[in-house]
Amino acid sequence: MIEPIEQLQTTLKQYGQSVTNTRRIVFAALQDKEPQTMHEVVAVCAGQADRASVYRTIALYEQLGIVQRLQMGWKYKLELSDAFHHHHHHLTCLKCGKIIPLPEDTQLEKRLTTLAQRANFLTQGHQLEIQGLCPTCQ
Amino acid sequence: MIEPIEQLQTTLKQYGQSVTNTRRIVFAALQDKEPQTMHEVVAVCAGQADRASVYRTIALYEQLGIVQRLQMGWKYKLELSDAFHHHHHHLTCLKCGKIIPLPEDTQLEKRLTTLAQRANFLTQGHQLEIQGLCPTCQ
DNA sequence: CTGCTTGCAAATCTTTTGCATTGAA
DNA sequence: TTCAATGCAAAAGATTTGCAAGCAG
Repeated sequence: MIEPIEQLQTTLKQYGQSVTNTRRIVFAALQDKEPQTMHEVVAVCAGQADRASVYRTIALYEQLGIVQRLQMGWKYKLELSDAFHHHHHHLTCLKCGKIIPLPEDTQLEKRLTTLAQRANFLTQGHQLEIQGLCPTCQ
Repeated sequence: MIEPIEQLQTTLKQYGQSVTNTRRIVFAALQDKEPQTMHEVVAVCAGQADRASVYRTIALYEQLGIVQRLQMGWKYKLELSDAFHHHHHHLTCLKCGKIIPLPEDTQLEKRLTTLAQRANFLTQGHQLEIQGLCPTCQ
């Protein structure tokens, strides 16, 4: 298995981007974590990377498809994207705020593709959030 | 057919909220429009309602389920919610930023319900955004 | 009347930018 | 060596709040 950090380097090089320490730090801050707010990522990187650099790096990562933003109610959170995880969606509990990953579902994905095609739309990605109550909070 | 503005009044009263002029103005600003940014809504209401009031009203409307926020990439937009429109999702063009409404699809909705149930999750709503290129921009 | 709403101005919070310096290739 | 990336500080934008005055019920 390839180390994710190596995959990051490969991806950066592939796009002609430098592999810098700051970028490794931001990547590490996101790895193996629940989706985080920008505020949290900045906090995790505190002392290692400047706030502005975190913003710049996240913006770059989004363009390169390394990171994706998720809407959690009013705010957004950040997580590594499908290439570094698995493609998936989330259930958000309106009461406790917990985020539960939803396993990939072929039938759902196919349906989405069909619908987009019908509108002559060239799909590049999608995002789904289901809000409700988790088993514990019901 | 009931006038949407009456439906607004009914909904407000139902929750014990006052029907004020400012609230009518903000509602009107959203009616029969493509989803708008907060900035746009504030602009449309300029001279009629203060920025702070627009924010306060939108926040109220969201709680009451009158308005819903849509994530369009990094930013969000606002539109009247399903009770005042039809339940639907959107296609967002990554190039020109156009937002195309996707017709309601029973098959999709059913699938979402099934998946949530499997996770013992009590669904209260969901939001879907498909990103890609519109016919014109391809 | 009475309490909820509003406008206004100021405070906060979030995100972006300019620029001199540092570091990757 | 050379240009992109970074830190720092400051600017810009977005959202929220306190408070006196105005309006709905």
